[in-house]
Amino acid sequence: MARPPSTVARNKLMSATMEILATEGVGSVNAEEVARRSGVAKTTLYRHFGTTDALVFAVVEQNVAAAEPPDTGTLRGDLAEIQRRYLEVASPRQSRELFVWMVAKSIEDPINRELFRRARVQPRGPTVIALQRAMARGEIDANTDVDLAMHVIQGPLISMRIVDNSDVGDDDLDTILDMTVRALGAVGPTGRQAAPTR
Amino acid sequence: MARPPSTVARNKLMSATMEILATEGVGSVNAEEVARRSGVAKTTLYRHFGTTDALVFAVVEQNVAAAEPPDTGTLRGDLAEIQRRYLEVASPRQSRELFVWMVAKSIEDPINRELFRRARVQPRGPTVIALQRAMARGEIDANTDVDLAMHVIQGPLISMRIVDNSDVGDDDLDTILDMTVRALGAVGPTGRQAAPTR
DNA sequence: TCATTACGCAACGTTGCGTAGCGTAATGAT
DNA sequence: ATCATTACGCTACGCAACGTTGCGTAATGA
Repeated sequence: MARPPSTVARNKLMSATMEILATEGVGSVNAEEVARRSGVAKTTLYRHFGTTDALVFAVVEQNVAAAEPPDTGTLRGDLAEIQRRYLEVASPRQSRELFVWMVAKSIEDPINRELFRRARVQPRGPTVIALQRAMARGEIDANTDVDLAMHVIQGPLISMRIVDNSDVGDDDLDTILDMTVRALGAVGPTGRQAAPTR
Repeated sequence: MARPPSTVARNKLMSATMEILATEGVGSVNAEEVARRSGVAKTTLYRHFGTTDALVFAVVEQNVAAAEPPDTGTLRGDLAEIQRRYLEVASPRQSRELFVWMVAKSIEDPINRELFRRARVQPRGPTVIALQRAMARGEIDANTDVDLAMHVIQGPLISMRIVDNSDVGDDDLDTILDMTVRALGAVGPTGRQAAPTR
Protein backbone atom coordinates (compact mmCIF):
# COMPACT_ATOMS: atom_id res chain seq x y z
CA MET A 1 0.00 0.00 0.00
CA ALA A 2 2.89 2.33 -0.54
CA ARG A 3 5.91 3.07 -2.66
CA PRO A 4 7.17 0.07 -4.68
CA PRO A 5 10.88 -0.43 -5.45
CA SER A 6 11.81 1.74 -8.36
CA THR A 7 12.37 -0.10 -11.63
CA VAL A 8 14.06 3.05 -12.83
CA ALA A 9 16.76 2.77 -10.18
CA ARG A 10 17.10 -0.94 -10.87
CA ASN A 11 17.55 -0.40 -14.58
CA LYS A 12 20.07 2.37 -14.03
CA LEU A 13 22.10 0.07 -11.80
CA MET A 14 22.02 -2.75 -14.30
CA SER A 15 22.94 -0.71 -17.32
CA ALA A 16 25.78 0.98 -15.46
CA THR A 17 27.03 -2.48 -14.53
CA MET A 18 26.63 -3.69 -18.10
CA GLU A 19 28.69 -0.75 -19.26
CA ILE A 20 31.50 -1.53 -16.84
CA LEU A 21 31.40 -5.22 -17.80
CA ALA A 22 31.74 -4.38 -21.46
CA THR A 23 34.47 -1.77 -21.11
CA GLU A 24 36.58 -2.44 -18.03
CA GLY A 25 35.62 -6.00 -17.18
CA VAL A 26 34.10 -7.62 -14.14
CA GLY A 27 37.19 -6.83 -12.06
CA SER A 28 36.21 -3.18 -12.09
CA VAL A 29 32.64 -3.72 -11.00
CA ASN A 30 32.26 -2.58 -7.42
CA ALA A 31 29.43 -1.01 -5.49
CA GLU A 32 30.89 2.47 -5.33
CA GLU A 33 31.69 2.65 -9.01
CA VAL A 34 28.27 1.36 -10.06
CA ALA A 35 26.64 3.87 -7.73
CA ARG A 36 28.73 6.68 -9.12
CA ARG A 37 28.02 5.87 -12.76
CA SER A 38 24.35 5.16 -12.34
CA GLY A 39 23.62 8.07 -10.04
CA VAL A 40 21.88 5.63 -7.74
CA ALA A 41 22.89 5.37 -4.09
CA LYS A 42 25.00 2.44 -2.99
CA THR A 43 22.44 1.56 -0.34
CA THR A 44 19.78 1.22 -3.01
CA LEU A 45 22.01 -1.21 -4.86
CA TYR A 46 22.09 -3.46 -1.82
CA ARG A 47 18.36 -3.06 -1.24
CA HIS A 48 17.70 -4.34 -4.75
CA PHE A 49 20.34 -7.01 -5.21
CA GLY A 50 21.68 -7.90 -1.79
CA THR A 51 25.28 -8.27 -2.92
CA THR A 52 27.45 -6.91 -5.68
CA ASP A 53 27.87 -10.42 -7.07
CA ALA A 54 24.13 -10.90 -7.40
CA LEU A 55 23.96 -7.69 -9.39
CA VAL A 56 26.52 -9.01 -11.87
CA PHE A 57 24.70 -12.32 -12.25
CA ALA A 58 21.42 -10.47 -12.78
CA VAL A 59 22.99 -8.45 -15.57
CA VAL A 60 24.45 -11.56 -17.16
CA GLU A 61 21.13 -13.37 -17.03
CA GLN A 62 19.38 -10.45 -18.64
CA ASN A 63 21.86 -10.34 -21.49
CA VAL A 64 22.21 -14.01 -22.26
CA ALA A 65 19.98 -14.54 -25.24
CA ALA A 66 19.14 -17.76 -27.01
CA ALA A 67 20.81 -17.68 -30.42
CA GLU A 68 19.00 -19.02 -33.45
CA PRO A 69 20.44 -22.48 -34.06
CA PRO A 70 22.04 -22.78 -37.50
CA ASP A 71 20.73 -25.48 -39.83
CA THR A 72 23.28 -26.27 -42.49
CA GLY A 73 22.20 -29.86 -43.01
CA THR A 74 25.28 -31.48 -41.51
CA LEU A 75 26.53 -31.76 -37.95
CA ARG A 76 29.89 -30.42 -38.93
CA GLY A 77 28.38 -27.41 -40.64
CA ASP A 78 26.19 -26.62 -37.65
CA LEU A 79 29.00 -27.00 -35.16
CA ALA A 80 31.33 -24.90 -37.30
CA GLU A 81 28.86 -22.03 -37.23
CA ILE A 82 28.16 -22.42 -33.51
CA GLN A 83 31.83 -22.44 -32.61
CA ARG A 84 32.60 -19.55 -34.94
CA ARG A 85 29.98 -17.52 -33.10
CA TYR A 86 31.31 -18.71 -29.78
CA LEU A 87 34.82 -17.56 -30.52
CA GLU A 88 33.48 -14.19 -31.57
CA VAL A 89 31.74 -13.72 -28.25
CA ALA A 90 34.26 -15.42 -25.99
CA SER A 91 37.43 -13.87 -27.35
CA PRO A 92 37.46 -10.41 -25.79
CA ARG A 93 39.35 -10.18 -22.55
CA GLN A 94 36.23 -9.08 -20.69
CA SER A 95 34.30 -12.19 -21.71
CA ARG A 96 36.99 -14.61 -20.60
CA GLU A 97 37.35 -12.72 -17.37
CA LEU A 98 33.62 -12.78 -16.75
CA PHE A 99 33.36 -16.48 -17.50
CA VAL A 100 36.16 -17.39 -15.15
CA TRP A 101 34.76 -15.04 -12.55
CA MET A 102 31.44 -16.86 -12.71
CA VAL A 103 33.09 -20.25 -12.36
CA ALA A 104 35.01 -19.00 -9.32
CA LYS A 105 31.89 -17.54 -7.74
CA SER A 106 29.96 -20.71 -8.45
CA ILE A 107 32.49 -22.63 -6.38
CA GLU A 108 32.28 -20.19 -3.49
CA ASP A 109 28.56 -20.26 -2.99
CA PRO A 110 25.77 -22.68 -3.98
CA ILE A 111 23.53 -19.74 -4.79
CA ASN A 112 25.98 -18.54 -7.40
CA ARG A 113 26.34 -22.10 -8.61
CA GLU A 114 22.68 -22.13 -9.49
CA LEU A 115 22.82 -18.69 -11.09
CA PHE A 116 25.76 -19.75 -13.22
CA ARG A 117 24.04 -22.95 -14.24
CA ARG A 118 21.07 -21.00 -15.47
CA ALA A 119 23.31 -18.66 -17.40
CA ARG A 120 24.64 -21.59 -19.40
CA VAL A 121 21.39 -23.19 -20.47
CA GLN A 122 20.55 -20.73 -23.21
CA PRO A 123 23.96 -20.69 -24.92
CA ARG A 124 23.98 -24.49 -25.03
CA GLY A 125 20.66 -24.69 -26.82
CA PRO A 126 21.99 -24.53 -30.38
CA THR A 127 24.50 -27.30 -29.76
CA VAL A 128 21.85 -29.54 -28.27
CA ILE A 129 19.59 -28.94 -31.24
CA ALA A 130 22.41 -29.61 -33.69
CA LEU A 131 23.08 -32.92 -31.95
CA GLN A 132 19.43 -33.91 -31.94
CA ARG A 133 19.14 -33.15 -35.65
CA ALA A 134 22.24 -35.19 -36.34
CA MET A 135 20.74 -38.09 -34.40
CA ALA A 136 17.45 -37.74 -36.29
CA ARG A 137 19.33 -37.84 -39.59
CA GLY A 138 21.18 -40.93 -38.48
CA GLU A 139 24.43 -39.02 -38.81
CA ILE A 140 25.42 -40.02 -35.29
CA ASP A 141 24.29 -42.79 -32.98
CA ALA A 142 20.75 -42.23 -31.75
CA ASN A 143 21.80 -43.24 -28.26
CA THR A 144 24.46 -40.57 -28.01
CA ASP A 145 24.61 -39.00 -24.57
CA VAL A 146 23.87 -35.40 -25.46
CA ASP A 147 25.32 -34.07 -22.26
CA LEU A 148 28.64 -35.84 -22.68
CA ALA A 149 28.73 -34.94 -26.34
CA MET A 150 28.31 -31.28 -25.35
CA HIS A 151 31.42 -31.46 -23.23
CA VAL A 152 33.39 -33.21 -25.94
CA ILE A 153 32.41 -30.48 -28.36
CA GLN A 154 32.88 -27.46 -26.14
CA GLY A 155 35.67 -28.74 -23.94
CA PRO A 156 38.52 -28.27 -26.38
CA LEU A 157 37.59 -24.66 -27.03
CA ILE A 158 37.21 -23.94 -23.34
CA SER A 159 40.58 -25.49 -22.69
CA MET A 160 42.23 -23.46 -25.43
CA ARG A 161 40.53 -20.10 -25.14
CA ILE A 162 39.61 -19.84 -21.49
CA VAL A 163 42.31 -21.81 -19.72
CA ASP A 164 45.29 -21.42 -22.03
CA ASN A 165 44.28 -18.15 -23.63
CA SER A 166 45.84 -19.31 -26.87
CA ASP A 167 44.55 -18.03 -30.16
CA VAL A 168 42.29 -20.35 -32.11
CA GLY A 169 42.81 -19.82 -35.83
CA ASP A 170 40.44 -20.95 -38.57
CA ASP A 171 42.69 -23.90 -39.32
CA ASP A 172 42.78 -24.89 -35.65
CA LEU A 173 39.01 -24.75 -35.56
CA ASP A 174 38.86 -26.95 -38.66
CA THR A 175 41.13 -29.53 -37.11
CA ILE A 176 39.20 -29.54 -33.88
CA LEU A 177 35.94 -29.94 -35.77
CA ASP A 178 37.39 -32.84 -37.70
CA MET A 179 38.28 -34.48 -34.44
CA THR A 180 35.07 -33.82 -32.56
CA VAL A 181 32.80 -34.82 -35.43
CA ARG A 182 34.80 -37.99 -35.78
CA ALA A 183 34.48 -38.50 -32.02
CA LEU A 184 30.72 -38.54 -32.32
CA GLY A 185 30.60 -40.65 -35.47
CA ALA A 186 29.01 -44.10 -35.19
CA VAL A 187 30.54 -46.96 -33.25
CA GLY A 188 34.11 -46.72 -32.16
CA PRO A 189 37.17 -48.87 -32.80
CA THR A 190 36.66 -50.71 -29.53
CA GLY A 191 33.31 -51.87 -30.81
CA ARG A 192 31.50 -50.56 -27.76
CA GLN A 193 28.35 -48.51 -28.02
CA ALA A 194 28.15 -45.01 -26.64
CA ALA A 195 26.66 -45.04 -23.18
CA PRO A 196 22.90 -44.45 -22.98
CA THR A 197 21.61 -41.11 -21.82
CA ARG A 198 21.93 -40.90 -18.08
CA MET B 1 79.09 -9.83 3.25
CA ALA B 2 76.17 -10.01 5.58
CA ARG B 3 73.04 -11.89 6.51
CA PRO B 4 71.36 -13.75 3.64
CA PRO B 5 67.56 -14.19 3.46
CA SER B 6 66.57 -17.05 5.68
CA THR B 7 65.58 -20.23 3.89
CA VAL B 8 64.08 -21.34 7.17
CA ALA B 9 61.60 -18.46 7.16
CA ARG B 10 60.89 -19.09 3.49
CA ASN B 11 60.14 -22.75 4.06
CA LYS B 12 57.94 -22.02 7.04
CA LEU B 13 55.91 -19.60 4.93
CA MET B 14 55.54 -22.08 2.11
CA SER B 15 54.54 -25.04 4.22
CA ALA B 16 52.03 -22.97 6.16
CA THR B 17 50.57 -21.91 2.83
CA MET B 18 50.55 -25.48 1.58
CA GLU B 19 48.68 -26.51 4.67
CA ILE B 20 46.02 -23.86 4.16
CA LEU B 21 45.70 -24.78 0.48
CA ALA B 22 45.13 -28.42 1.34
CA THR B 23 42.68 -27.86 4.16
CA GLU B 24 40.80 -24.59 3.70
CA GLY B 25 41.49 -23.81 0.08
CA VAL B 26 43.12 -20.88 -1.67
CA GLY B 27 40.31 -18.56 -0.64
CA SER B 28 41.58 -18.71 2.92
CA VAL B 29 45.18 -17.92 2.09
CA ASN B 30 45.97 -14.40 3.22
CA ALA B 31 49.06 -12.72 4.52
CA GLU B 32 47.93 -12.44 8.11
CA GLU B 33 46.85 -16.07 8.37
CA VAL B 34 50.03 -17.37 6.78
CA ALA B 35 52.08 -15.22 9.11
CA ARG B 36 50.15 -16.42 12.12
CA ARG B 37 50.45 -20.12 11.24
CA SER B 38 54.07 -20.00 10.20
CA GLY B 39 55.23 -17.79 13.04
CA VAL B 40 56.97 -15.64 10.45
CA ALA B 41 56.25 -11.91 10.30
CA LYS B 42 54.00 -10.61 7.54
CA THR B 43 56.68 -8.19 6.45
CA THR B 44 59.05 -11.08 5.88
CA LEU B 45 56.46 -12.70 3.66
CA TYR B 46 56.44 -9.64 1.43
CA ARG B 47 60.21 -9.37 1.46
CA HIS B 48 60.47 -12.91 0.13
CA PHE B 49 57.56 -13.13 -2.30
CA GLY B 50 56.43 -9.61 -3.05
CA THR B 51 52.74 -10.45 -3.08
CA THR B 52 50.46 -13.03 -1.53
CA ASP B 53 49.62 -14.34 -5.00
CA ALA B 54 53.27 -14.97 -5.81
CA LEU B 55 53.57 -17.00 -2.63
CA VAL B 56 50.71 -19.25 -3.72
CA PHE B 57 52.20 -19.73 -7.18
CA ALA B 58 55.57 -20.55 -5.64
CA VAL B 59 53.96 -23.23 -3.49
CA VAL B 60 52.11 -24.67 -6.46
CA GLU B 61 55.24 -24.78 -8.56
CA GLN B 62 57.11 -26.56 -5.79
CA ASN B 63 54.42 -29.20 -5.47
CA VAL B 64 53.68 -29.92 -9.10
CA ALA B 65 55.58 -33.08 -9.82
CA ALA B 66 56.00 -34.89 -13.11
CA ALA B 67 54.07 -38.13 -12.90
CA GLU B 68 55.50 -41.30 -14.39
CA PRO B 69 53.75 -41.76 -17.74
CA PRO B 70 51.85 -45.04 -17.94
CA ASP B 71 52.71 -47.46 -20.75
CA THR B 72 49.87 -49.86 -21.36
CA GLY B 73 50.60 -50.44 -25.01
CA THR B 74 47.55 -48.64 -26.37
CA LEU B 75 46.60 -44.99 -26.52
CA ARG B 76 43.28 -45.70 -24.89
CA GLY B 77 44.88 -47.57 -22.04
CA ASP B 78 47.39 -44.80 -21.42
CA LEU B 79 44.77 -42.06 -21.54
CA ALA B 80 42.45 -44.03 -19.26
CA GLU B 81 45.13 -44.20 -16.64
CA ILE B 82 46.11 -40.56 -17.04
CA GLN B 83 42.55 -39.35 -16.74
CA ARG B 84 41.83 -41.63 -13.82
CA ARG B 85 44.75 -40.04 -12.01
CA TYR B 86 43.63 -36.60 -13.05
CA LEU B 87 40.16 -37.07 -11.61
CA GLU B 88 41.68 -38.28 -8.39
CA VAL B 89 43.72 -35.13 -8.02
CA ALA B 90 41.27 -32.63 -9.48
CA SER B 91 38.15 -33.74 -7.68
CA PRO B 92 38.56 -32.21 -4.23
CA ARG B 93 36.96 -28.84 -3.81
CA GLN B 94 40.32 -27.25 -2.98
CA SER B 95 41.86 -28.39 -6.27
CA ARG B 96 39.09 -27.03 -8.43
CA GLU B 97 39.17 -23.80 -6.51
CA LEU B 98 42.92 -23.50 -6.89
CA PHE B 99 42.81 -24.23 -10.61
CA VAL B 100 40.12 -21.65 -11.25
CA TRP B 101 41.95 -19.20 -9.03
CA MET B 102 45.08 -19.60 -11.14
CA VAL B 103 43.17 -19.09 -14.36
CA ALA B 104 41.63 -15.92 -12.95
CA LYS B 105 44.99 -14.61 -11.76
CA SER B 106 46.57 -15.45 -15.10
CA ILE B 107 44.07 -13.16 -16.77
CA GLU B 108 44.73 -10.32 -14.37
CA ASP B 109 48.46 -10.13 -14.76
CA PRO B 110 50.94 -11.34 -17.41
CA ILE B 111 53.34 -12.34 -14.67
CA ASN B 112 50.79 -14.75 -13.27
CA ARG B 113 50.03 -15.90 -16.79
CA GLU B 114 53.59 -17.09 -17.12
CA LEU B 115 53.61 -18.70 -13.68
CA PHE B 116 50.42 -20.56 -14.50
CA ARG B 117 51.78 -21.70 -17.84
CA ARG B 118 54.81 -23.18 -16.14
CA ALA B 119 52.60 -24.94 -13.62
CA ARG B 120 50.86 -26.79 -16.43
CA VAL B 121 53.87 -28.10 -18.30
CA GLN B 122 54.67 -30.95 -15.92
CA PRO B 123 51.14 -32.36 -15.62
CA ARG B 124 50.80 -32.42 -19.39
CA GLY B 125 53.92 -34.47 -19.88
CA PRO B 126 52.35 -37.92 -19.63
CA THR B 127 49.66 -37.05 -22.18
CA VAL B 128 52.25 -35.76 -24.62
CA ILE B 129 54.28 -38.92 -24.24
CA ALA B 130 51.23 -41.11 -24.69
CA LEU B 131 50.43 -39.29 -27.92
CA GLN B 132 53.97 -39.58 -29.21
CA ARG B 133 54.02 -43.29 -28.49
CA ALA B 134 50.70 -43.69 -30.29
CA MET B 135 52.12 -41.87 -33.28
CA ALA B 136 55.24 -44.04 -33.21
CA ARG B 137 53.08 -47.16 -33.16
CA GLY B 138 51.07 -45.84 -36.09
CA GLU B 139 47.98 -45.91 -33.93
CA ILE B 140 47.22 -42.32 -34.83
CA ASP B 141 48.31 -40.07 -37.67
CA ALA B 142 52.00 -39.17 -37.42
CA ASN B 143 51.14 -35.57 -38.32
CA THR B 144 48.76 -35.13 -35.42
CA ASP B 145 49.02 -31.71 -33.83
CA VAL B 146 49.98 -32.71 -30.30
CA ASP B 147 48.93 -29.40 -28.84
CA LEU B 148 45.45 -29.53 -30.33
CA ALA B 149 45.11 -33.19 -29.43
CA MET B 150 45.93 -32.27 -25.83
CA HIS B 151 43.00 -29.90 -25.74
CA VAL B 152 40.67 -32.41 -27.32
CA ILE B 153 41.68 -34.96 -24.69
CA GLN B 154 41.65 -32.73 -21.64
CA GLY B 155 38.94 -30.29 -22.69
CA PRO B 156 35.94 -32.50 -21.97
CA LEU B 157 37.12 -33.28 -18.45
CA ILE B 158 37.86 -29.64 -17.74
CA SER B 159 34.44 -28.68 -19.01
CA MET B 160 32.74 -31.30 -16.87
CA ARG B 161 34.75 -31.21 -13.67
CA ILE B 162 35.97 -27.63 -13.45
CA VAL B 163 33.27 -25.63 -15.17
CA ASP B 164 30.15 -27.68 -14.55
CA ASN B 165 31.30 -29.42 -11.39
CA SER B 166 29.39 -32.49 -12.41
CA ASP B 167 30.51 -35.90 -11.27
CA VAL B 168 32.40 -37.99 -13.79
CA GLY B 169 31.61 -41.64 -13.25
CA ASP B 170 33.61 -44.55 -14.59
CA ASP B 171 31.07 -45.09 -17.34
CA ASP B 172 31.22 -41.42 -18.30
CA LEU B 173 34.99 -41.66 -18.48
CA ASP B 174 34.68 -44.72 -20.71
CA THR B 175 32.34 -42.95 -23.07
CA ILE B 176 34.54 -39.89 -23.22
CA LEU B 177 37.58 -42.03 -23.90
CA ASP B 178 35.73 -43.81 -26.70
CA MET B 179 34.98 -40.46 -28.23
CA THR B 180 38.38 -38.86 -27.83
CA VAL B 181 40.31 -41.89 -29.03
CA ARG B 182 38.05 -42.03 -32.05
CA ALA B 183 38.63 -38.30 -32.53
CA LEU B 184 42.33 -38.91 -32.90
CA GLY B 185 42.03 -41.97 -35.10
CA ALA B 186 43.45 -41.65 -38.59
CA VAL B 187 42.07 -39.38 -41.30
CA GLY B 188 38.63 -37.95 -40.90
CA PRO B 189 35.46 -38.29 -42.96
CA THR B 190 36.14 -35.06 -44.81
CA GLY B 191 39.29 -36.60 -46.17
CA ARG B 192 41.42 -33.75 -44.86
CA GLN B 193 44.62 -34.34 -42.99
CA ALA B 194 45.10 -33.10 -39.45
CA ALA B 195 46.85 -29.75 -39.49
CA PRO B 196 50.62 -29.82 -39.15
CA THR B 197 52.17 -28.79 -35.88
CA ARG B 198 52.08 -25.06 -35.59
C1' DT C 1 84.69 -8.43 16.52
C1' DC C 2 82.13 -5.72 13.39
C1' DA C 3 79.53 -4.16 9.55
C1' DT C 4 75.69 -5.46 7.19
C1' DT C 5 71.23 -6.80 6.49
C1' DA C 6 67.23 -9.81 7.55
C1' DC C 7 63.74 -10.30 10.97
C1' DG C 8 59.79 -9.12 14.13
C1' DC C 9 56.60 -5.82 15.55
C1' DA C 10 53.22 -2.25 15.60
C1' DA C 11 51.02 1.14 13.26
C1' DC C 12 49.28 3.18 9.11
C1' DG C 13 46.89 4.22 4.49
C1' DT C 14 43.99 2.21 0.92
C1' DT C 15 40.23 -0.32 -1.20
C1' DG C 16 36.10 -2.88 -1.22
C1' DC C 17 32.19 -5.01 1.13
C1' DG C 18 28.07 -4.48 3.43
C1' DT C 19 25.27 -1.93 7.33
C1' DA C 20 22.99 1.75 10.25
C1' DG C 21 20.49 5.80 11.00
C1' DC C 22 18.10 9.64 9.38
C1' DG C 23 15.73 13.12 6.70
C1' DT C 24 13.25 13.62 2.28
C1' DA C 25 10.08 12.56 -1.14
C1' DA C 26 7.55 9.55 -4.18
C1' DT C 27 3.53 6.68 -4.64
C1' DG C 28 -0.54 3.75 -3.80
C1' DA C 29 -4.76 3.85 -1.04
C1' DT C 30 -8.68 6.20 0.74
C1' DA D 1 -6.38 15.95 -2.20
C1' DT D 2 -4.63 13.93 1.82
C1' DC D 3 -2.20 10.52 4.26
C1' DA D 4 0.33 6.52 5.54
C1' DT D 5 3.88 3.90 3.97
C1' DT D 6 8.12 2.85 2.28
C1' DA D 7 11.96 3.57 -1.08
C1' DC D 8 15.67 6.67 -1.86
C1' DG D 9 19.95 9.40 -1.01
C1' DC D 10 23.45 10.58 2.11
C1' DT D 11 26.99 10.22 5.55
C1' DA D 12 29.29 7.59 8.53
C1' DC D 13 30.73 3.32 10.29
C1' DG D 14 32.74 -1.51 11.10
C1' DC D 15 35.30 -5.13 8.98
C1' DA D 16 38.73 -7.67 6.27
C1' DA D 17 42.68 -7.88 3.37
C1' DC D 18 46.43 -5.77 0.88
C1' DG D 19 50.75 -3.91 1.05
C1' DT D 20 54.03 -0.21 3.34
C1' DT D 21 56.86 2.28 6.73
C1' DG D 22 59.92 2.89 10.46
C1' DC D 23 62.47 1.16 14.07
C1' DG D 24 64.85 -1.70 17.35
C1' DT D 25 67.00 -6.33 17.65
C1' DA D 26 69.78 -10.02 16.36
C1' DA D 27 71.82 -13.25 13.17
C1' DT D 28 75.55 -14.08 10.00
C1' DG D 29 79.37 -13.61 6.70
C1' DA D 30 83.77 -11.14 6.48
